[in-house]
Amino acid sequence: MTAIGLIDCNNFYVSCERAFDPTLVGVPVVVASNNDGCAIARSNEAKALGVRMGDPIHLIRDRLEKHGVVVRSSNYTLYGDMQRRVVAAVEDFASEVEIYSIDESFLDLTAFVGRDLVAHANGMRRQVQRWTTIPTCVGIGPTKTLAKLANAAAKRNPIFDGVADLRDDTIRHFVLDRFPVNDVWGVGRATAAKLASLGITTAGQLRDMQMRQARGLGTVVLERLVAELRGVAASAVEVVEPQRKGMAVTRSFGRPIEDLEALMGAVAQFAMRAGEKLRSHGLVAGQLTVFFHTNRHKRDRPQHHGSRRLSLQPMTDDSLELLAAARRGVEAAWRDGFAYTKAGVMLDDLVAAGQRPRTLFEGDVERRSRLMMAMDEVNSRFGRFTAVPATQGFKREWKARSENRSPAWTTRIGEVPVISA
DNA sequence: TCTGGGGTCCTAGGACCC
DNA sequence: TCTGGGGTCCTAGGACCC
Repeated sequence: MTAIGLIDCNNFYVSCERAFDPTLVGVPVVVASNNDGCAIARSNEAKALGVRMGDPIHLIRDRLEKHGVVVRSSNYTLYGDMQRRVVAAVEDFASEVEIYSIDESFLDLTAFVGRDLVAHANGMRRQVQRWTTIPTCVGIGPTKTLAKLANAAAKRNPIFDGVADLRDDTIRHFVLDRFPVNDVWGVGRATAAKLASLGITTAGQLRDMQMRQARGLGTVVLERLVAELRGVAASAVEVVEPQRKGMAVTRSFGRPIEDLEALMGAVAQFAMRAGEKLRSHGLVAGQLTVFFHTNRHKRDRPQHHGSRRLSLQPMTDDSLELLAAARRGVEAAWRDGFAYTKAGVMLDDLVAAGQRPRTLFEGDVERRSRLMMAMDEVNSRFGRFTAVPATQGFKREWKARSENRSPAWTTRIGEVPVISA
């Protein structure tokens, strides 16, 4: 019998902040999204105060201050590094590890089914805690969907003490019959509403739904989900990272942009960053989309969404080519008289650089590629934005707010914590 | 004043072809 | 006057995830 585990870090971003700043332990903490816009991680204390996922910080500011909630800007360099350490701590406890998101991994535990899997999972949790201080919960089940559900059960019900194993029929039925269907992995708002109209409100009812009806209501996606709830695996733990299909660099601005030149500067930076990302993954892109839009939350203000898709021929990872394409797109889509609050550059049709189809007229690709390598080197050694094209400029006055960012404790030598005697 | 960023998958429908 | 049947490919948009 296959056993799949899901290990998930509790309040991951908050726990990362706490790992290096013990004054945050025991007090309510919220980590804000880019631009200090929304709450994207909350400590248990903050959850208890009613702070919800995605709450706009500026709308709940009063409540945060009244209760002394500490707000931290997000620090993805730190979180990425902590993730690497968590995965390293987990590896001894599973034959396969699939990193699912920054704070969750699926584990193939089939090789350990002879043992007490709950004790095994607890050993893993202790190892993660020792190596990183991060608290975790583990769910175990015969399929990924059930492992996810088990994990959620382990988190919300103290009876499980951090580890829920749903391989046992009786326990599984008990939990599924009480589990809200809208909290099932893969059931979002739209699907939940349709299910509710059929009287389906629990995971147990969804499991017992007719397959054909599930397909009719939510396509093959929902049909597979029902199968997984029944213990029939529709997807396995995948170790090899799938070839990525697209990538994006998008940002909201700290304040609105109204002139073309400033927008160009921002978009130039996104294009350059996109090129860096592309090269670091060893990929080339065949298509670039650039977009910019006004604040859609302000219904009473004039709205505009500009966007252009351009094909890149030959396919490229050259930042200056991306930049040129992005500029053409912005010029074509630009309209005066709007206050733009967000823009981005997206790349599609990604292929490994080695498999890039050749074209007849290519120019000196070799030389340009050496230039890109030199630029990446300069920017990694002397800091991002050391070598930039003129369009990008150095002003970056649209830059996002990030007022309470913690230091790069683990990844920048000048910012490692110092312990004085 | 202030509402994130980055992904995946699926389907319907249009364009095009024979 | 008559107005098929089937196939592929591409794209936009919806839904979902963390």
